[in-house]
Amino acid sequence: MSIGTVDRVLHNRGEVAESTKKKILKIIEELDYQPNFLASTLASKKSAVFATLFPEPPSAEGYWNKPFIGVKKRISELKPYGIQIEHFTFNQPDSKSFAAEAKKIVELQPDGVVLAPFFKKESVHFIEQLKENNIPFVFIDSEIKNAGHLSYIGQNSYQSGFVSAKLLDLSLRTGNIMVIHFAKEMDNQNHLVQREIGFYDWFQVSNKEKHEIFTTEIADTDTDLWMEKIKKEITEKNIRGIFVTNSKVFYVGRMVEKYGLSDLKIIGHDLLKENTDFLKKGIVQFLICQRPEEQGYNAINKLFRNVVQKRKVSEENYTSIDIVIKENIDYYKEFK
Amino acid sequence: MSIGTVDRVLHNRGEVAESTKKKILKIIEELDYQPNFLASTLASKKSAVFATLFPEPPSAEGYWNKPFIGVKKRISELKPYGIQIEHFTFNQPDSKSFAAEAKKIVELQPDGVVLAPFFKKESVHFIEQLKENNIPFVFIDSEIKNAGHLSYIGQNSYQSGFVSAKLLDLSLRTGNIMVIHFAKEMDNQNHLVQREIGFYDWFQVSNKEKHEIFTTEIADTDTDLWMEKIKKEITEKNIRGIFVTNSKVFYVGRMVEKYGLSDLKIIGHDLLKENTDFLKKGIVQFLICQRPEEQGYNAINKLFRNVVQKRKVSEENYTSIDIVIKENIDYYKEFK
DNA sequence: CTGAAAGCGCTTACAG
DNA sequence: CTGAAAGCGCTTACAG
Repeated sequence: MSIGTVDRVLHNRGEVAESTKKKILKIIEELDYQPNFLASTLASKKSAVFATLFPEPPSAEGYWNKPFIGVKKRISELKPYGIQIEHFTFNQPDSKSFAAEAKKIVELQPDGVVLAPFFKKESVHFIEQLKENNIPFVFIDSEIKNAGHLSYIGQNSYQSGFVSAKLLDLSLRTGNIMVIHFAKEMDNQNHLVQREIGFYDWFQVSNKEKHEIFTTEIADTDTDLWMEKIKKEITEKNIRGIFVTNSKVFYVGRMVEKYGLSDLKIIGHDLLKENTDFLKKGIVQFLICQRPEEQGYNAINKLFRNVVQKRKVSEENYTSIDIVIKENIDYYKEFK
Repeated sequence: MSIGTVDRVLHNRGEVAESTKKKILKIIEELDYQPNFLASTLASKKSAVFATLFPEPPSAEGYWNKPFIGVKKRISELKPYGIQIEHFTFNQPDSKSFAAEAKKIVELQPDGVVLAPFFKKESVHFIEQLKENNIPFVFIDSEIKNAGHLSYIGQNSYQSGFVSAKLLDLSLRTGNIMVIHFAKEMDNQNHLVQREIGFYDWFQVSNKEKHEIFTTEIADTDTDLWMEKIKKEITEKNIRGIFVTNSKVFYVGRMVEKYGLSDLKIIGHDLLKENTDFLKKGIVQFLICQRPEEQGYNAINKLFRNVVQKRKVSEENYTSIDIVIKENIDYYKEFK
């Protein structure tokens, strides 16, 4: 039995007689042999290529820069392994651009993919092709169930709505509540809906009937027209609490400043610069945060461990639902 | 110029003529040479030994198991580097046992140390010796300022008290507040004091004078005698909120159950099993958490990056001040 | 189907 | 002070 033969059974490369294979397997077992992956990666000069498919952030302050910061961090740590990253982005409201970028990725034939499955139909089509090509993929941010993904990394959106409800109730003596979706194409943004359902359910379960809850969708924020409407509703409906289901709570902050509104308790998501500014000013009371940098970092790590190190990885990876207030914000900002 | 000579200047091992050294350095510069640490660690079969010095947890559920879980996690990930870990523990109230274990560590001459500097005087003496022997060390949990440590990993205790105050105030319409230290030898447990100061300061700064605050120290919990006393005070002083400065809030939970007290808002620290049970029952409202497993993990990682990989590491590493409630607890429990 | 050899990018004695 | 050689634990052609 030479070292070459052993290597062949170790990696199932065939060309080994069944009898010797058995013999070798037995010895491996007895010795509890653990391959040294330093030596392994050094010798096999093959380097993996990973592709990411995220929404294009509208600016350098946009949410979707954050997961990519984590991606780059892990890639740079993995430098000696020579892993390449190819980053693809699509226009957030445009499912065609998603499909177009997905196609490019299939053509590239990478060794692994991280994607935010924003558009259900297009995502399903994409991952069918990935599966045909035996390319493992990780979902980030939101999830398609039973899709054959290697892993999902993101928040449990329903539970996050639950948390928001609890916090708003805690802060509110009286008055009603408005839930605001700043979004187009709500059908596809399933996690916003999940947050809303969780929010309503908490009040249901807790049997707190002192607040009435209204939901509004705002698709167009190009002008300030929506502000007029919302402001009117706030007065008419005696709104004292506002829950914004995504990272756009800064719009509400701007409205509050514009009209000099007071006595509102406001809760939103994600530590965008403008959001944290409003938190520090005391205009926004709570931000729910999901550590997006960590999500990007972990997604790459999953691929690395699976593709390069051939290890098993866990499928569900819910990130924590962090409650951020003025008093603890400073310990959430930096990603190291 | 042979590869051996190049290696000598790369690692400052001397025995190189000044002129050739300069020449080599110049070429390294031009090529932007980056050593391949896979090859490096593979070839140099030296393995580091790290030592940890933590308090002995009273049981398998004790707080100090958690940092050690993180330590073991990182060590196991670093297995190919062959890093050894030697774990030392001292009895929490006994400074002599701390000193004795510290002495053992100095005799061991490890390549790096992680310690919880519980006893100021003994810790200072210990780190003097570490410095003499050129052994880098990382503080965990609490910190001695300007001690020449490689890094500190833990919470900003003052700020954490601030957060607790804010949350308790949010939950409390009326009534007074009791701060409880379950601790012996308070002088040495500086972070408990810091939390208390932060707690008081928040009420000061926020100018909320609706609650009066009382502080109590409970050194002896071997019997339930303290419960009588506290229960009496709660009634006499109209206490509606309780802040426990460390992980022992389960004692208060037990008291609440024993006497069937109600209408108390209680906040404590750390996700011990018994604490999270009380949180889920609704007896404790908030737990402030500091990700102790992550602290252990990161402490070893700092040593690894500095000692093995010879990289610079950042000195201050405040962990986040996590606000844990019934609704988000499930996403804080597992450490992966 | 099997084995011997070269090489991955470094480190470590050792001869000169 | 300098260079040539062996070796770390693996992978990868290639000869048989």
